[in-house]
Amino acid sequence: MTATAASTRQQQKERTRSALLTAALELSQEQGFAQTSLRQVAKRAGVVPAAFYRHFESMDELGLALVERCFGTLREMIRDAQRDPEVFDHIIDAAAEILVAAVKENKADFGFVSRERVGGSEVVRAAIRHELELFETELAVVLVKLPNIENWSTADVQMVARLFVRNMVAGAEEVVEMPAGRPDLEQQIIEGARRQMRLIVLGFKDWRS
Amino acid sequence: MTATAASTRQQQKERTRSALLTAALELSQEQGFAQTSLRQVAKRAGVVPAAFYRHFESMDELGLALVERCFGTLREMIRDAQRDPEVFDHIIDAAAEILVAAVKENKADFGFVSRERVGGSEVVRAAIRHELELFETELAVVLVKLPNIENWSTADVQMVARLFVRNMVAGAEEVVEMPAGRPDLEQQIIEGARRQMRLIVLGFKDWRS
DNA sequence: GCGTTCAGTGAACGCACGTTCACTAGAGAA
DNA sequence: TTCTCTAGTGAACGTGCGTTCACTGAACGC
Repeated sequence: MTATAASTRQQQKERTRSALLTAALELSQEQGFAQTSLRQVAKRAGVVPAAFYRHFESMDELGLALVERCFGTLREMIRDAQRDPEVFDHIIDAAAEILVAAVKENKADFGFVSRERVGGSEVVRAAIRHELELFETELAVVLVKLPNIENWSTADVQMVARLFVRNMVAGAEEVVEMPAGRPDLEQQIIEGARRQMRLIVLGFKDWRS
Repeated sequence: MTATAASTRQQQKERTRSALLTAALELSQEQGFAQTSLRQVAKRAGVVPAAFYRHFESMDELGLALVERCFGTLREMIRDAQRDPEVFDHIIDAAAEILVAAVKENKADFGFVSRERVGGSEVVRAAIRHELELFETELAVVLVKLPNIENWSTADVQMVARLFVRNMVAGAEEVVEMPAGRPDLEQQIIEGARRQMRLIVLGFKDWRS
């Protein structure tokens, strides 16, 4: 064991597992998950390649764990946001700002999701798609409580949820790609996202299925 | 030379170059461009690895050539569509149907663009982004002629163009991912795209910057 | 205290990769 | 016809990869 001292066996194992996940996330950010090798991950986590197998059967399995960890963070943030009464009152403005802030604070997670959603390995892609579908459904449940929408058909609400998720993913991509130290660009993205959502919401009151 | 007979030197060289591009496009479809090796491309094109260097300096250079070829096809289709008067009259319905039809006929091209837009190598990604920005601007020029929009600010028109392109990219992704032999799914995607665009357009008349 | 468990080690393997080089043979110019 | 030019060849190289294996030593249960 090369470990930082003081630990039970379980703690130490968990620490190494976490180090592997973090290393993989970092490397994915730099060069994409599919281009990231088991040996690179092990090296950055500070263990020998063979030790990798004590935690994951393959890079695919690590990828799935990474998807879970990222969406866990994401879900948590959304739950927090929903509790805030401010958010419900000014749902659009809040959504735009929260989105940008959240993405900025978790660039690695969001970047991983948005990149691997289309580009990555088969199994990782499938997992991300599944999570995003879950998220669409959750959002539909929230949306259906909004005025102007409450008596739409299920299909229409799902469609609108998809439209929103789609644009959130796109917005997240923009923030992830945003070069550091450009607060003007950030404001521009927030403003763009807000306008787009407002435009979509404007259509609500005139919608006929 | 292993070539199919009858040819000048130039013709034969062009044929091999094209075979390399096509091989790379196919392999990208199967496993992603970044995971596609120079040796795989050469093998599928029916030449020895070293021959690759007679046509491209590196896989990056081939990637750029591929981006150009794909967007060439795309631009051509859009120019054709614009000439059709039917399209301007029922712009929404037409756009949805054309999009799905076009993507279906050029799955490889669209798939390459949508996949490598976020996932791929730095230089390929940058090239695709640039092409998409050009496309946004072109679309803005078309949009500004529409009723309800003609006196919007430039920034607002750009925003709406971006919203449309974003959703077209997303729609294209859906079609690319669509499993073969499911015409019901195809109709569903067309219908979804149409509804989304109608919803967005509905907002136009009430928009205030 | 003492034998067991198991996270992490280090060497080894076979394989696919990008790149190089001297070469060959057929098309094109003279 | 003869000489030149060049697209394509085939062998070789060093490198990094995933995976395997027998191993070590500290935490753990008794």
